[in-house]
Amino acid sequence: MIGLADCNNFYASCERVFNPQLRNKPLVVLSNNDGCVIARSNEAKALGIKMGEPAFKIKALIEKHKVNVFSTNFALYGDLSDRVMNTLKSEVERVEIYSIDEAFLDFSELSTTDRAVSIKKKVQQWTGIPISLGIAPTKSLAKVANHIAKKYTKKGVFILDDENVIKRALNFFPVEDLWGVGRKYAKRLKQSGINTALDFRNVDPEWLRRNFSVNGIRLQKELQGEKCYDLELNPARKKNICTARSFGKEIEDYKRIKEAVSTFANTCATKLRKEKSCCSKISVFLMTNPYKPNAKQYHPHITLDFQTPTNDSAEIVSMANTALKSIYRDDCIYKKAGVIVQNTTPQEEVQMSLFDTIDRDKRRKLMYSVDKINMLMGKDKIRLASQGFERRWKLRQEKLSPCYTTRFADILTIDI
DNA sequence: TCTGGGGTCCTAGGACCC
DNA sequence: TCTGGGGTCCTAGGACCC
Repeated sequence: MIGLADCNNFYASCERVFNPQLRNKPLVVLSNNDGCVIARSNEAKALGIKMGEPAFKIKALIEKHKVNVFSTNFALYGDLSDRVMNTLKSEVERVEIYSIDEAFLDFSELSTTDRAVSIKKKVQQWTGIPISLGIAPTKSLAKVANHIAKKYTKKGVFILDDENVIKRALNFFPVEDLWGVGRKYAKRLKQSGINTALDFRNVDPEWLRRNFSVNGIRLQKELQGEKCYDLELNPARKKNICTARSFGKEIEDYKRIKEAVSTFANTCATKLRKEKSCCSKISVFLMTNPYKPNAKQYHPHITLDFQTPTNDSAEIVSMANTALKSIYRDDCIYKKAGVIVQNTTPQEEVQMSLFDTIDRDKRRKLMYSVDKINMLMGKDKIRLASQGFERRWKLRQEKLSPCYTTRFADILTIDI
């Protein structure tokens, strides 16, 4: 049996942990630049605030109901996520961390409601984060069980183990809520009269393969109780790493774009070194504001190759700037830019080039020192000059909560 | 005024090899 | 009359996930 632990309204719950006044009150967390709603407390959901809704469109609603609004605080969410995962690991030997707020658990030994409830309680008590726990024979069914646990049970725990129970659950489970069925697939399924998860389970496999590729078949088998996705305990090395941002204010001049692209490229390089990977390709893209139909639209991108795979900041930033130069046009106003490094290989397996002129050993030591200092003193304390110093392109984050657990200055003081 | 960011997998088609 | 058979690699596009 496989368990799926899923944090309830995770980001919203994180904001509440150290600020109990927010309990039972509507609360939303906004995306970068305070753009869209990306997390909602149950009270906020009840007000009809939708996932992904732009903040400016619900301004009146927020004011009327005194909804508490927060900018994303990834330092806080990341740290609380680690705490939740570590607590789960203290109870279950094999844990697959699937996302910032979800983990698959090996429940093959003991899958009782009592055990599930006690794990849920422990996480709540140790971290302050409420979770739901679904248990079933496959990952896809565990997803269904978790859905049911969250929506329809008081305990927040649900086990799908009996064929009759599974059939009944799937019969009332909307097909669009299945794991792996997105908006497009849902539409096509419904047009063919497949409305529930049970319909999906019973559909002709050949038709399924034709229309929904091999993934459709896998999902169907998983719903029938046949495992197609195992617990993955060793996270795979990333194949692509992307750093992209919308700007707080639109940018017109080359210098600022260059500073932003340099910074994104440097972040990619830092992430690569953290993964102990090198990349052999880099893409840079720019975007004008698509919500301004009257403005000139331009969404260029370009990919360049490195002769020798690298994770050296100077090399990657320099290549990013070469790429930028070739796509930049000065008659456009830019809203977003990004850098993607691709084709990664483990850094110990890099194929050297005969004609390489860089002293890689020396550079590796330099990068090691830079990373170490930045870790101690704060991000980008040491940076390349092309990253600039003003950071005029930076994000808008007007409602940022304190980093209660990761910054000394933000630690709570409590009157007793 | 104002609309996020970071990933993966699968498939078809083109180019190429012997 | 008639024009092989068996592969790999790469890329773009489309779908999905959180």
